[in-house]
Amino acid sequence: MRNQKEELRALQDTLYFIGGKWRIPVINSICNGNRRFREIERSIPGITTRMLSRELKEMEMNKLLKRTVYPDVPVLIEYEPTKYCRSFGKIIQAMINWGKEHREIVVKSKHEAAHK
Amino acid sequence: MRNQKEELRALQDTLYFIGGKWRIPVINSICNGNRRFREIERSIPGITTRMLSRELKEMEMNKLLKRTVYPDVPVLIEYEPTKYCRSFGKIIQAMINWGKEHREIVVKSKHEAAHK
DNA sequence: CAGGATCCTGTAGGATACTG
DNA sequence: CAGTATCCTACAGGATCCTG
Repeated sequence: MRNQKEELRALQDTLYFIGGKWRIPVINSICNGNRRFREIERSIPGITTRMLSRELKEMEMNKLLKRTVYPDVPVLIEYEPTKYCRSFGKIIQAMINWGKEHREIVVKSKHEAAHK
Repeated sequence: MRNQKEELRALQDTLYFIGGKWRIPVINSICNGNRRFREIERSIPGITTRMLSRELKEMEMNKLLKRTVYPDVPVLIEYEPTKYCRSFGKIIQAMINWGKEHREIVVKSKHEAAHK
């Protein structure tokens, strides 16, 4: 029970980093090799261009992504994950595994919540 | 690149489970041994009684917690984590570690966001 | 102590249409 | 293809006060 406070802060920083609904799916998609805007978009059913656009911009600002423009015609744009971005991969993998293992119970509670 | 879809679903289930701002800090607190309402509340600076109350109720419904009433006077109430709850502990620990390792950069981006 | 009841607000995020 | 621009609203979550 040492340094509870520091651990809580670290935890809340990570939660802040995770942010909204899409940050993690986007990181996951890009770490899975998707590079172009529409490609990423298609890999995440439900996301809108608006949300993806916002997310990518923010992630670039925060050095999670490198954006490269190849000015051929038609112009081609690529997003690449930085090391910092990839550093979150382990946690995402852990989340995926947890989600698989607890699928039934999570989905059940989701369903109940939906029907109030 | 196998079963991308299934992994994404598992990931989104986990994100759904994490839910709002407080679920993870509350799990963390209880897994750290806090048992009583005010005790948990005090261990999470910033949380309000309203949010904690809501969170605990929901977590009990979802079988993450067991709530026990000891009807002495004054009444005493205890929350205990279930196995299901504890199963998330590994991920929380991973989040704590990640947060510690990337503290500066996360906090920096937080600060920049605050000043628009 | 262990919460419940009210009131209020910002903003995350959806829908839709448009541009170079 | 790679995004911007608007418009809109539900609901997460804060503040405050109250009760058994």
